[in-house]
Amino acid sequence: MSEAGRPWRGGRPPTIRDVAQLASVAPATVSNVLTGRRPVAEDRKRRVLEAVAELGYRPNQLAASLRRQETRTIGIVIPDLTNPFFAALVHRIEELAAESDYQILLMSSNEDTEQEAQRVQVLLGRQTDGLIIAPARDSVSAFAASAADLPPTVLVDRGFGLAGFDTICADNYDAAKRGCQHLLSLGHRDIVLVVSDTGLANIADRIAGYRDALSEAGLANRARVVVGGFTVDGCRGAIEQELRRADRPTAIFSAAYIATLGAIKAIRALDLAFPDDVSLLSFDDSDWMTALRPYVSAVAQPVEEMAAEAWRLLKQRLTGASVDVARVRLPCSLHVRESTRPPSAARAKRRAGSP
Amino acid sequence: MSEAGRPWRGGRPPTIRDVAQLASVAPATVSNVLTGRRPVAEDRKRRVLEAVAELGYRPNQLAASLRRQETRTIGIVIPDLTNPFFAALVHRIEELAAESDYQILLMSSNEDTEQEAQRVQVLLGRQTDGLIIAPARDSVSAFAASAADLPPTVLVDRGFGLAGFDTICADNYDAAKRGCQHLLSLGHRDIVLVVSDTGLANIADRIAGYRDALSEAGLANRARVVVGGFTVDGCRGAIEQELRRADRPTAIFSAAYIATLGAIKAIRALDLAFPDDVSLLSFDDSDWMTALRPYVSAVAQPVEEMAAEAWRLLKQRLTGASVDVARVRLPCSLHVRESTRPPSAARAKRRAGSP
DNA sequence: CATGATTGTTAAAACGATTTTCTGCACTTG
DNA sequence: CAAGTGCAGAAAATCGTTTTAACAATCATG
Repeated sequence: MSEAGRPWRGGRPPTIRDVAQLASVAPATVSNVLTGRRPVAEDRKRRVLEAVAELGYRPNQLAASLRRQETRTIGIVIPDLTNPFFAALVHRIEELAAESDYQILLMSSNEDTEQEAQRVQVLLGRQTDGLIIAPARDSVSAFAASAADLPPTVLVDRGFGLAGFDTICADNYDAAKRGCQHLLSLGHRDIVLVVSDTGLANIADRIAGYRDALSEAGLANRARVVVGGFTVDGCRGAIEQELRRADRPTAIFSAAYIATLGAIKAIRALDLAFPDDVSLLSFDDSDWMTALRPYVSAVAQPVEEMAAEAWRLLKQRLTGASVDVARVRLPCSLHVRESTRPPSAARAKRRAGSP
Repeated sequence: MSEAGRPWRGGRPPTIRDVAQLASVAPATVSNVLTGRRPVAEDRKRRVLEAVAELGYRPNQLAASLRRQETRTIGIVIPDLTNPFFAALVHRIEELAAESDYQILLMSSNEDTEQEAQRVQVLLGRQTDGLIIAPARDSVSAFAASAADLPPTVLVDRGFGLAGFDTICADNYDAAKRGCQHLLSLGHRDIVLVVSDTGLANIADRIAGYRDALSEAGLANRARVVVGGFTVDGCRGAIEQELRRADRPTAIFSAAYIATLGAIKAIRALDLAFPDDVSLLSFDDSDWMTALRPYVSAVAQPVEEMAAEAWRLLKQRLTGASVDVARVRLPCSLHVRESTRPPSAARAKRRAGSP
């Protein structure tokens, strides 16, 4: 009943042999018609195409991949899809890959190196032609014995500069530095930087940019970095603690999406307001930044460009070009909005009020 | 150079024959050791495992899949990964699938039926064992001639009740109704519903719930539904237009994530505030709802449960159980926060002010 | 007109696993 | 002791393509 209209014998999908038989040609001819690798006479070509249409034949890519030694599949491993940054990254890569007839196998490492390694192994078994990884940690050993064990692989966001890999990241150092300088130029002297974790190179870069900006302003000793972990509540707690201190910072620079969310919640929980009580600068932009009541100033990572570059580099290697290992650092943009203001007035106002 | 340590001949990965040869057994024996389908004597088993370790052998899943007629891959097609709802859905499904050793091929339809159909065809060619689709439209014909052409497939979020498919959705009707009743109970009489599109069943359900709530309150003629499209700016524009009217609504019920963002931006653009000038109720919850200055009241879809149910149903079919077609409607939860308040005071206040 | 090049076609050999079938051996059992 | 019963191992078939190699037929060329 359920397969009316499809004249399949035995209910199984038609194979190239079925098509060949119906069109009275050899399987190889069907293949040649469909792939166009070798010329086929007009009348036979027509017969084949008719048979294909009649049977509803669809080539089994598994078999084709096995024979061709190419799957046109790339594996993507990211730490967390619920992070909009990674969602946007994957979205764009998928889009670009599809344009070139590549599909993606998506896996999450959940910020865990063991899961990451395991997922990469799975992808290797699946014969993916290439890999795009946003590593959970900055060492290769986490997911492979060495670069030589992997198909063409590009690393995004983290693991910048790892030997043997094309790597791409936002210019975290410069972005953090400029962000911090922006705050300094407004007159802030007590700027706390909130990060999720200190073990990652991209975050380390942000910390470095922040510190250098302070140093260059002669305020090296004022640097204060707070670690909040990978959860909103963790960040919120850490920030609340900072905000409760007597020498409360006049500005918060949240160096990650999660941290920004935590910061906003912390500020609100203590019944404070930005930019009146504290200025707030976010690393990672989103639609919400211009939806919140005072617009949130933010450093925007060039997600689209990172995705585009990742795909470009990977495709280059997939098509065999033996190019040098690439290290691409893409510039971020600073969007000054309303959440960053000079501290003085607010500070004075606050001092007169609650503890 | 690059393959030091790996004694592969010719630089190509070792096959089961290589392992068999090194262990002096037949390929079948290696397979039996690795899959455990048939018993193998202890000493041989040890020899095989040693050979596997020495060569760094990793079975080629392509070949295995071809022979087994099972890929342990499921295809997921969603309209838009940058929508946090879908990102969360995919994230959870991936997690669950991985636990059962299934991988996912992810594709975006970009809310376009043509792309959707094309992607589904690709997935069919790839021999995915199952499909999870959040259809761009509510008709099957959009992505397949009929359900019979597809492997086990479950539809999520949209296309509820389509013949031949397991379908899952949030109880959109009930949720919208309850949301609207909440607003009514606060005293609102001019409630505008903002939707992205009217052509989708899930949205139609929300509209119906909204209308019925109004009807039951004897306010059928006060229903006002605004269509904003799939972009934030589209929704914002549509809402701004509503807010500029003389008989401006006292409450906005944004029936989608995008619409909520648009609503907040629109309210802000006109220099209004919620809940003072208009109450705001959002369909779709997110961390941001409790980060915004007045917390945003929201109807939360049970994303995790939808993902879990989708996977449960699919897996059931994958393991052969021939069960009846399931239609699962999962309850939403209403989170009353600060953005919904009685209208009277605000209304009066506003009337005295600007036009 | 014989020879060589070209063209289109197909049979057969891959691709790398799993599964089926067959074989030889040890062990029961009547 | 002959016949039946497991059992473990290996050879061979299989999955559905693509590619190689062999082959015929057509056409040009000296």
